[in-house]
Amino acid sequence: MPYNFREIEKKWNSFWDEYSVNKYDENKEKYYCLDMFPYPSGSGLHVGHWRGYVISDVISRYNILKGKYVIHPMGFDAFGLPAENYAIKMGIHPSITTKENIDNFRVQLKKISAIYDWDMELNTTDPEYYKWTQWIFEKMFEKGLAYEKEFPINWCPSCKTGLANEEVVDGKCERCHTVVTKKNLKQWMLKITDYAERLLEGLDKLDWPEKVKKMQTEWIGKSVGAEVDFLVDGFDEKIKVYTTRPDTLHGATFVVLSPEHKLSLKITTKENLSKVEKYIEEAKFKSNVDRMSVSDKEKTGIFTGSFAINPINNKKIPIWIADYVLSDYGTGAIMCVPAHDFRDFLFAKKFDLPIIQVISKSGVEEDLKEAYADLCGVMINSGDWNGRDVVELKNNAPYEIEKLGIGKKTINYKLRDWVFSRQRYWGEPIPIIHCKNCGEVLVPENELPLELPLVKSYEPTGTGESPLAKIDSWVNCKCPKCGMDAKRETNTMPQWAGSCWYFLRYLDKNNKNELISKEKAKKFLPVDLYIGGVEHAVLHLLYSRFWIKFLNDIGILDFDEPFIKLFNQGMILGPKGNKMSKSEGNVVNPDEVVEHYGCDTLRMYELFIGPPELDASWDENGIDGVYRFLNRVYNLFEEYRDKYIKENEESVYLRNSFIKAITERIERFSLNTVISGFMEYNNSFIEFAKKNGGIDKNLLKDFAILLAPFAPHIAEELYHMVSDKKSVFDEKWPTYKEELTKKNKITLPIQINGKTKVFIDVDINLQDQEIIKIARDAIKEKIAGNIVKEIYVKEKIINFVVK
RNA sequence: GCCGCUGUGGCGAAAUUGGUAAACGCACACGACUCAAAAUCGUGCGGGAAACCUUGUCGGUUCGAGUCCGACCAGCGGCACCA
Repeated sequence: MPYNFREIEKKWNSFWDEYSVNKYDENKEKYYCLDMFPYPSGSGLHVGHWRGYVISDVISRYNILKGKYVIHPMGFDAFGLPAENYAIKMGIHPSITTKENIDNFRVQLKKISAIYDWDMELNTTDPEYYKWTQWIFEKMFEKGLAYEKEFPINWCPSCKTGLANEEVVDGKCERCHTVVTKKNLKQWMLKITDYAERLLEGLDKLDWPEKVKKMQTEWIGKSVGAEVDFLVDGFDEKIKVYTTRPDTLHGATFVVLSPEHKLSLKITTKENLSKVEKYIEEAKFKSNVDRMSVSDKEKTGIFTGSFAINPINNKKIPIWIADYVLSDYGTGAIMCVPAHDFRDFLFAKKFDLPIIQVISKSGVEEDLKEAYADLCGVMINSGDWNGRDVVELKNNAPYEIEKLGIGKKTINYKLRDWVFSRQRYWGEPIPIIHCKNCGEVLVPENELPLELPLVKSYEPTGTGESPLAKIDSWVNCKCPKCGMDAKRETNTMPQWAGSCWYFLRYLDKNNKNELISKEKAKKFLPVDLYIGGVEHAVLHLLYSRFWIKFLNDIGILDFDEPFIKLFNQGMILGPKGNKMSKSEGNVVNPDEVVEHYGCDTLRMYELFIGPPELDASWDENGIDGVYRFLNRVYNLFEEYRDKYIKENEESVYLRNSFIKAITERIERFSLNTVISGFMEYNNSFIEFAKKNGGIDKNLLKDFAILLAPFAPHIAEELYHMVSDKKSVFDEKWPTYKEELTKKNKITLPIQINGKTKVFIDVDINLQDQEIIKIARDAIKEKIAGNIVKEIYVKEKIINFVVK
């Protein structure tokens, strides 16, 4: 008879509604276990969402049983493009669809039976919430970290809005995969670059996947080098170049400016002017993608006709313009050392420019077939620097250049400031008023939240202007400073704004006066474990670290890293190994699985499917295995609930090794093998019970407790068969004694020359020599030759080396 | 191109620090129960008759390698003219 999961799950769900299993107590240690809150789409949750939520719930419940007070909230990241696009398509206002979707998500989420504290629920589109998102923006503005700038930004022609660098993937819009173009727009920017160094350093102390740390490190892209000044021959101008290899300065044979460089036209000679103008004009029309897709072989460039003076040796070298030099990195100009840089080498070959070797492995000049970029060798053709080791010189050159007065040590980052305005409707209004007299003025704090006006028409204009610009009644206002007629900022914030800090607000969502109270922040933050997909590695996770560091700087928080440990769960793929999506028609709805097998089975299967950090294919058949297992557990309890025997050597061993196995596997996040462990030990317990005609009651009790984080309903039911406390979660996580996790008699494999030949059963308490003797006797006939060595690894293996 | 991850039965996978490769489960086969089927329970299940062989390929270190080292191959992911 299969166990009645419907009745059991219903029963305990209503019990938990009344009886809190996660009781707050001042003396308890806190544990903040956070899920990346979902964006409430119209299509609802699928089994992929469940994976992360189950993991976080298991860890939460495990920590409750370890005696901690667990903070485990849930909310909704509801602003943003998808909601707006969906609303436009359906002709329903996003505020309505968002509310409907959230209601649906909440119902679905409750089916997971996660111990979310629904009193903490929030959503980013609630004015009471985004009041504080706006407030943080205002603080940033006050500190000079939010500023306006007009420049060619990434523009998605399909989403009709500007994008941050982080939102451009492979030259395409992160959201809709349309090729991104450039558009000159006045934008609100956040100075994340001010935090580049701290964002980099902070990674060291985080317990995050190396992959994510690496992605952020590379995104921040720190490099150490020098700026060197090159005078322009015949002009009263100098070109600053940035190089990471000042040691190769003697090998610089030309200088290249980016087409956008301010000196490009100025230093071009008359004869070359028309050609150069044409080249610069063409570069302007090349989108980023075009510029990137040009392979190394097809470098383009044009000679200006002018020459620069290499400051280290006063040699005249030509100045070129080429679009492979980026205008917004370093100084927008480079010195080229073709002998030791692959790109410069190709450029020099193509345009027949001189190549001077300055580093040599052998110490003499060689015939270079390609750039020699290894950091190995000594300097040649380098004046005073000749004979010095390249690694040593590379480290010291920035300082030596500084002494010579021709440049200085410089650090550069690839990270750019965050383009923060969106030309779309469904986002937080930026609380700024443009006044002719006073310039940019903040909406006064007591007027926050600045609410998004409810309007009928909110389609994106595509012109670079926000749809809010059309609402005269909203746009026109008085300047809070001087009282004159003024206009509101009409751009909105990007989706990422609300998610930068939501985990703070869960803890104090009704606080009218502060973003979060000092006491609560101190008591419950930071987040101990953050679980979500890897796709936010350089988006949400970077932005959020930035905001938290800022809030730390202005004294709101006393920590500066939001998430101590990060775990990225793998994706759930369709049965054929491809992404679950509506268009593929392979989306598995968890509600149906719950209906068919119950919540506990689905929870267990989500973990059993494979290592939690790897992608896994959904396999309908695999669920049956978990379902059968839970039935067998139920039957074991049913059959033996009043047939108890006293504990014996074997039951003590089983119990201790079981607790050890499950605990260790949870601790190292090997949740798939926890489920395997349950199955394996369940089989052992059944065997034990059959053999002994009964079971050790402690075995059943501990089984129910260990199972509770994973399959809470059935565990609660089973627990009540063997105990009379109110809830299994009032128990403590069982402990074990190491010495009791071992059997006295073990089977020892005996090898000859590393190949297993026989097994012996021995008492581990015997002396080593005695065990080896037994082994030697057991294997006597199989030995052909003399034993030259005996290796005994305690309780593991015996190997005889025979010759 | 550079960096990272992964590669183990028909399938999902296991094997903390080198120590019985394939635990646990799926699928499959046979048996028990049944008039029969489903469910359940039991047995078997990498290859080979066996000696033995087997963790992507080739080599190395070691008494002993899925695990460590070197070279390569394949798949996935990240970065991609950042000077």
